[in-house]
Amino acid sequence: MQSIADKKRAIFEGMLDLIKDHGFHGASMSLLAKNAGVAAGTIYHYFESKDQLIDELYNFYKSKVVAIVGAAIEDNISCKEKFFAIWINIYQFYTQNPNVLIFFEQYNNSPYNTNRSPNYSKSELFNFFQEGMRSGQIKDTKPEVLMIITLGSISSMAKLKLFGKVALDRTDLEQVVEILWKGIAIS
Amino acid sequence: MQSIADKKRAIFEGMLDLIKDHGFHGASMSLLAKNAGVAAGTIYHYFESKDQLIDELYNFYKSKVVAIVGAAIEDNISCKEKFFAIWINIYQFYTQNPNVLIFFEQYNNSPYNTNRSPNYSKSELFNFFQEGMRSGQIKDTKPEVLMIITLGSISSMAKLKLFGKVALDRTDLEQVVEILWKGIAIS
Amino acid sequence: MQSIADKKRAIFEGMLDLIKDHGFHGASMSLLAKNAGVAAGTIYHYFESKDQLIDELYNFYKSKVVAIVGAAIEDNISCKEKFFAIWINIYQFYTQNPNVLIFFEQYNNSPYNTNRSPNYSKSELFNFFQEGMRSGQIKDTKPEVLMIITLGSISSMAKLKLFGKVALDRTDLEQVVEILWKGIAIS
Amino acid sequence: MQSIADKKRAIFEGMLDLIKDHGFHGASMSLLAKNAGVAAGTIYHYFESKDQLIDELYNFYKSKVVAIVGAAIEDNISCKEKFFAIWINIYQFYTQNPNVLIFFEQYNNSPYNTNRSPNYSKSELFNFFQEGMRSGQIKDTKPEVLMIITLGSISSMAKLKLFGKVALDRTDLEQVVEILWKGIAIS
DNA sequence: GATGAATGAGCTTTCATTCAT
DNA sequence: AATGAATGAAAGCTCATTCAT
Repeated sequence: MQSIADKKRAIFEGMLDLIKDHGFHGASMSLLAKNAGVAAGTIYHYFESKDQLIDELYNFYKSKVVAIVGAAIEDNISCKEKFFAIWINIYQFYTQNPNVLIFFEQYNNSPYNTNRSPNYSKSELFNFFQEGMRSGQIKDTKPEVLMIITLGSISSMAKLKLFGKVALDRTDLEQVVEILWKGIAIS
Repeated sequence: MQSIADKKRAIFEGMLDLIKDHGFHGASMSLLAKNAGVAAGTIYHYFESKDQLIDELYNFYKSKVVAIVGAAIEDNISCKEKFFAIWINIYQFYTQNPNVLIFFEQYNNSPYNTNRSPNYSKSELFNFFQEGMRSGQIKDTKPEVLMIITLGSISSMAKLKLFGKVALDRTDLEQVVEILWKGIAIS
Repeated sequence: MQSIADKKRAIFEGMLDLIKDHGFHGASMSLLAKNAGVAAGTIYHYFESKDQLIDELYNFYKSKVVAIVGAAIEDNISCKEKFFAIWINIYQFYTQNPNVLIFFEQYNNSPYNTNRSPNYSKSELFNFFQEGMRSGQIKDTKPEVLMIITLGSISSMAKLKLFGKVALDRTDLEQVVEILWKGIAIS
Repeated sequence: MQSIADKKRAIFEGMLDLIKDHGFHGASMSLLAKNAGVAAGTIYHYFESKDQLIDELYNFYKSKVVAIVGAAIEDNISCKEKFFAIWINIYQFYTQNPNVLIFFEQYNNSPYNTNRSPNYSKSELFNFFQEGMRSGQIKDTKPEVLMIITLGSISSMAKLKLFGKVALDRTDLEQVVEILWKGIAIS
């Protein structure tokens, strides 16, 4: 017997799989029903519409990334170490959950993403960079810029790892984070 | 009176507009017909299918970006200047052609993009980075990594400019390119 | 309330009607939907495609004709009587189901009929003629030839009855079967 | 330089080919244009519409069959010999022009054939049978019946020859005609 | 709560036909 | 006379969503 949470999770993961294999376009509700092991109508007990399902899906996994950032920041480590932890941990999350990465990338650039200009300043990552500038460890820059450069580099590297023919090892990753840190830190 | 090239261009631009507003999914052939000012059937004189149209669209604009890189590399300027030229010029192309940027982002993460792991090493940008390493101006790194970090940062910044609530001026851009250059160059 | 079998039957009969009136070409799925009293999409719950629907339709009615042959052959009657029973009973089936006859004729000569050279020798009619030759009642001939001559004469006469301006009565039919029997039987 | 007749002939033959390979349905005007080596619009200089083209095509080849019958009847030979000549000559025409046979079969059972109940009594074949009865050589039967039995057997045998896996030689044919003649003749 | 048959608007694509050149 | 680009209605089919069971 499945709990409600189990069924929602089955639907979430079925959708993620479908989007990876067939894209947003090809991820139809009837295919999802088959993939998640429920009837088509059942999905509508848990979600109002396909749009709402996708939005919830996005928020669900987005919050996991936010949690990774939060955990790194709260650690009692140096600013540089925090930056490294954020980068590496999100990278690992993406490479361990490729479906999520692919979904994020499609979502961000789709019309589902009605909020293309999020309020960056409310995020913990924003605060992290701002704090780094205040404490003189990071160059004075617009925090939004550092945010998207950082997050963008993580996604790019994860995609290179997942789909590229290039072999990436721990050294390559650290090199990239070094490059970024060297660029943004006050030496 | 329109020439054949004009009609193809009208279809290309109509499709670009549609994808921006409605996404791949919502960019239907009948909407395209209306948008491009032709009959539905006419589109099929110029393109075999929707898929083929989208592929041609991609190749058409991709070649423009490739040309920008090529022009910068052939200039008789320093390695650093070339890097700056590449970055700024592509950035300008994207901000002046937001439709193209949005289309690229959607295409890259869609099932249309059957070639998720392109042969990076055949590109001029790859050669540029490789040459920079050989001549001792750029740190020894996997060129693929530098490529996607560079290209990713351009797209991210262009999207921030286009959709973000943040005002970006020339200084902000140069700051970003400086960050990258400082990270990858041998000082 | 209709059962599944009822709905499939409604679709079958709607298609038969349509093909009679408009031919294969004019028997569109949307017309069929209207004719069968279902929505267009519903048809695709029961049949994978128009092609598959037509194939099933063919097999469904073909098996009825096969059953008529089988019943006549299993009867404990003489060879001549069997021949007469087969001829008359199929003839009656066709004249009572003109839609089926017209459909058969169109199907047989259309590209749907991928099997223009069926394996005659596996049919009961083939065995009937072969047995007749072995027992010395029917002239030594290629059984395939007798089959198509027999079946062809039935269809032709049924069409003459249905569409011809000629009135055909029981005597006319028996005359035709006599002609055939006299030709093929050993006197 | 092609004459008008040449171009019409090219269109006729192109259509025949197309119908053989793709059926009525798949024989589109644009395919025909390619197949006949003319522009789509050109076909409409020679024929008012697709329907009219198909009707002309039918009448053109129908008249050839009528001519075969006429030639046999006018020969100074016996009634039986005439019957044999008609049968064999039409059979040969069909086996030498399989496209025409396939076209006839499709046409006859399609909605193009608006005249499903032709006025048999005006045909020379009708007269031939009627004359045979009057002169006491053929059993008293409805001539229409003899006509369709005869013509039907020719088509059937030609199709068996063309598509069947059965090898048919001269003896097999003569056997069939014998069967028919034995059935209809007064012995 | 769960089902899946049913819906019908909308999708991509084709086609007979037209008409400016 | 000949062309073939252009048309737009209509084709086969899919899909998010509903609802009687």
